[in-house]
Amino acid sequence: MAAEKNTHAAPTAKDMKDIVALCKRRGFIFAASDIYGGLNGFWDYGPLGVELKNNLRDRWWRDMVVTPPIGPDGQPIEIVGLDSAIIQNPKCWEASGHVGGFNDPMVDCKESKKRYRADHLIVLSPNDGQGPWLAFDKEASADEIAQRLKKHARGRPESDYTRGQLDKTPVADFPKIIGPDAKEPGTLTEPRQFNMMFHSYAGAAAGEENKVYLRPETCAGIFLNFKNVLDSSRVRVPFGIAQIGKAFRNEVTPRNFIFRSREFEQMELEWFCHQDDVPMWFDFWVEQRKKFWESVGLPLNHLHFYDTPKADLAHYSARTIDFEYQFPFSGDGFDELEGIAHRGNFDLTQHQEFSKAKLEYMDPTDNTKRYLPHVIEPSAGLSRGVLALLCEAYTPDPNRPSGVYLNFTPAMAPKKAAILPLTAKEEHAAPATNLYLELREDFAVDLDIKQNIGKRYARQDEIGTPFCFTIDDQTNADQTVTVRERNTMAQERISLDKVHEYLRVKMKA
RNA sequence: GCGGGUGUAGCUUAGUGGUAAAGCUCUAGCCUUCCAAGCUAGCUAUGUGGGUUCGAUUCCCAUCACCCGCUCCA
Repeated sequence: MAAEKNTHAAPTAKDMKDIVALCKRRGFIFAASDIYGGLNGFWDYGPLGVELKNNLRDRWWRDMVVTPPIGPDGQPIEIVGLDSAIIQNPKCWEASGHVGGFNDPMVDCKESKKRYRADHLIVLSPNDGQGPWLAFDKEASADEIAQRLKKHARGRPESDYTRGQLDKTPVADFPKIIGPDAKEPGTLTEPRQFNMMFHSYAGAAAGEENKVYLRPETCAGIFLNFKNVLDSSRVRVPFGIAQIGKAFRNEVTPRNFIFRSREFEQMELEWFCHQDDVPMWFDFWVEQRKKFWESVGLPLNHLHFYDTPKADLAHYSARTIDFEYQFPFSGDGFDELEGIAHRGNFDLTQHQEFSKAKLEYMDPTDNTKRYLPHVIEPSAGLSRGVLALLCEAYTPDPNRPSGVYLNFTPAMAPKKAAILPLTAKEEHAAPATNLYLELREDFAVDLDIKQNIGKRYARQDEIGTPFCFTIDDQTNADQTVTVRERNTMAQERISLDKVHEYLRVKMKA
């Protein structure tokens, strides 16, 4: 065994450093703008990465839109697809709460290194203009305020001060202010906007009136098209609208490879149903989504299902379950892969109010019944799913030349099989090429002729190709080939004319 | 955004105030009947920008990217 000659240090455990290196070395994922030094929070998918991502995306689309699951009543449910624009009318984001609601100015304290929302701080300014100003959290107790007045103002009574809000205080006065956790005045920076959404300007003339936003989530486009879909598709409640696409967030700190990036891809379903049926459908979708992740290669015991406590729920949500995966960087914890949320009818209500469009659904069996359907939203990260598949598949194995292999399911593997003539001689290369041309009609396969067979097996192990078909002298004698299985490295001979069927069966398994 | 660390070829490492070395990968050829084998040849690097200096990969500053910890993650 030549493992000790392998220069790609044979890892013994799943380590992000090794996974990132493999992704770059074999062409799964590169830093965006690599030759310019990269760009924080952006990543490019290489030749194999795009195949892997497409496989996951296509499976989701097939499971949702092409062959949606059978519902609790034994009948197939209805889901239709959508591909809405990344940029929508900015009012959309006012209705959703993304503009105005969440982009509060923040101040940093240079001394305590803490960050505060400017509108959460109150400021006491001395009426006689003498001495420092004091900033507090607006929740600060009378005791705390008295304590700090004692410390910084020799116990002057609060009545000597005027109470104001930090975000209403002129920046020119900031040098006099002692921050909530500071000892010296003048440590607070001026309030800054932290824009979670990327913005741009639609049209050549850039002006605030042309300001538009790149969507921070794909679901909004679904709500905006709720009525269009109803009016054009003959769907009836309960039904779903599915969408896959890019979303953009100005995350404060992109981290952990592609896990938290500023441009990413989501797979979202909005399931519209009657309020009374929410509990049934919620449970239904939790089960369906579990089956999905299991079927693409994430064992359920590697996932964690977090039922968000009521107190932590977003204001519009009655229940949320996060599907979390134990990534190598998660430590003993887990990080979110998908969230299933009951959003009530918050979104349709908001968009109906802001757009003035009538979005109510009329019960087709009783046209006196009109209502805004409730929504259950299974929202999965496609980019995060790709990362989870990579991390799950990454398998160090000191007993093979590559030192590591990617244990993708055949259906997710970027390459399903490699066709390898044992030597580059014509009597091997020619039949191999014929087999390759036949198989590529139905499968993503590689033909690799150059170099010795061991190197080629090793390469395929590293990119997670589940099967290698090898053509040798015996192939020409009896029309059989060797199948080499990735995980076991075991070989068997099968008939050349059975190869296509062999692969077809394995893809379904 | 803060603090700490790192940055030499695709990877792993070496080295020096005087113009960068090696192994593996990769490419081409030869050879090879099953696991990175052998022979020959070849491509490829001091993250970026300044400064000091006759000369900087080396020293200094800034910046960018990545890693760890905090913060953030509606």
